[in-house]
Amino acid sequence: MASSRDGPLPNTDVARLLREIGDLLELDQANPFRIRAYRNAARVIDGLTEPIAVVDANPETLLEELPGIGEDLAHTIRQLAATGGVALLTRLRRRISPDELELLQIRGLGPKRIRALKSGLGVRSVADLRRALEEETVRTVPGLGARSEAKLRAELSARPTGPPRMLRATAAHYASLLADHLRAVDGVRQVEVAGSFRRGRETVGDLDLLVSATTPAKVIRAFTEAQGVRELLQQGDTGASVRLDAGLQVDLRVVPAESFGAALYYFTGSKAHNIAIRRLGQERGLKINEYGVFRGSRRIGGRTEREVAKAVGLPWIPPELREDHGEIEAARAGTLPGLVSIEDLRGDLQMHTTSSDGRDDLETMVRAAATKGYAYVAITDHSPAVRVTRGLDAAGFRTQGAAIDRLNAKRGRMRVLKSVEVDILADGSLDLDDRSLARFDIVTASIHSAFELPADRQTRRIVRALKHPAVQVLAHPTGRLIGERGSMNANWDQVFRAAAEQGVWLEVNGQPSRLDLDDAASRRAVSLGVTLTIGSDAHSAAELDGIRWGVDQARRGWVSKASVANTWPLATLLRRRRRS
DNA sequence: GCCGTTTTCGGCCCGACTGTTTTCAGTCG
Repeated sequence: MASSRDGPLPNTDVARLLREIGDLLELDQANPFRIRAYRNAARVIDGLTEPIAVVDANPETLLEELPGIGEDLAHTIRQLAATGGVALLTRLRRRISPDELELLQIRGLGPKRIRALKSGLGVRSVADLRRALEEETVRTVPGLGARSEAKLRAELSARPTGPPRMLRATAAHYASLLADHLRAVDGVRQVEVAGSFRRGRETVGDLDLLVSATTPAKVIRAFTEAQGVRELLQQGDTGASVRLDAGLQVDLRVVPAESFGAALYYFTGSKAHNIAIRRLGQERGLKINEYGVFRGSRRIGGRTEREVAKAVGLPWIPPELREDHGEIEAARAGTLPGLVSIEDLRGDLQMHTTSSDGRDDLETMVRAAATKGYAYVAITDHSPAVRVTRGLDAAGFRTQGAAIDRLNAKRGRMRVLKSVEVDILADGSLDLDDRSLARFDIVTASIHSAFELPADRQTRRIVRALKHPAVQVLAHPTGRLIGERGSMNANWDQVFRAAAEQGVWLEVNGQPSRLDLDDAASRRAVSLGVTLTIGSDAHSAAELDGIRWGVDQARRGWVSKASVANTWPLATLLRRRRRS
């Protein structure tokens, strides 16, 4: 991983190496708190909105000043950022192979059992484990038996390539089916989907359902017997876990109403946020668990999340912020952002019609958008260069423009903006001539090719496009597709600064597999003075609602209403364009 | 490894479930 490179390692890579050290230390059965310290540091680094070197250059924000980072970790982080390696990591990698790390990903295997398998059977990789399972020798290892062997076998056959994370929008479908199913059960009072789903993470590893009910047994039975349940993983008096046919694991927990808020807080996470909250409780002589807030044995709160927060002297913190990325400090200081919400949106600035790769025609899209109560929408069909989308040429856009004029003449309430998603070519020039571009109300530009350019060329390409006077929005700026393609290599700080300087707005694309900019990039961009837009990028009328996935991602990025151009009234939007 | 209205050592969030154990360890969230 650490190879010859120029410039410091990006924060995400430093965080990854810190996590690797944590995992290796765990396999090495190091002090659990030492392990936690490395993982905590990884999270803190992930939460930084500026490159490590920038933070560290400011005497006020030296690494040592960050929560949970002391002298040792600060040195380690500096060295990792500068060189991509550190002696501890090298030493650990020599002792423990990457294959062994993979074993840690298997559910049911922790450091103790991995060590037992290694010393007892010589298991040093997933492949070794498969062999041992076939030979039925796992049961001979002390502490493991035939049941454990069977569970491991099921675990490996169910997920041959490791635990998949499912797109949040896909998981939402199963979540709402199950939640509705449970709401219909006798004695059920409240049902919430908690976990990373509630925090708005772009992908989820499992679903956490929380129910308050008078008769847990009934709820648990209804859950384990629900349609689409493939396998019962575990079951107790207060909950159960199942795997769905779709492969998704779902955990159910049933609590009494007086514990619902505490349980919701607890099962929403993140784990790091909860630990921080519990520590605050501890400082006040309180014990906080999923059943409530306790002083001694006396319950002093827990019916609502607000009661939990109040017990530790904090206002309620939106779930999207609960990552221990500074939200607790902000809550304490009274500086939590007022997050943008779906109700704030007055328009949608990115959607397609049958004129390019959309599945519904202009009239259908406009009619559907009008039912959302929008004051304006922009129709952004593709330009010709994106071949697969059958983009429009200059003449095609003129025809479409005339059709939009006719629609605007008919409909008084919602303004349809003439727009385009014009392709940015490999050299940073645009796929339509300047005269054509000048005719649009608003021009969105984006990249659909040459994702693999070296960082410096990619940066120059994007910045050149941003400097084109016609360009108002840069759509899905990094080009990532979740689980398929990473962000383009570019100097994103430089891109964000150029966008801020030029007055170009950066999109948070609502497509469930894009969500681009993502949460961290949105936060960073806004901190550098960038204005965002949130767009559905709908390719059908039904997909217009997908804008909410973009809103949730922006909320995770601490984005407030004022930073999102399509929360503004139409007049403001038009006035704040670059060339108005 | 971090940290201090338990300050430089001795703590570090808290509980559920499973399996193998004869009283609890390991794992997970």
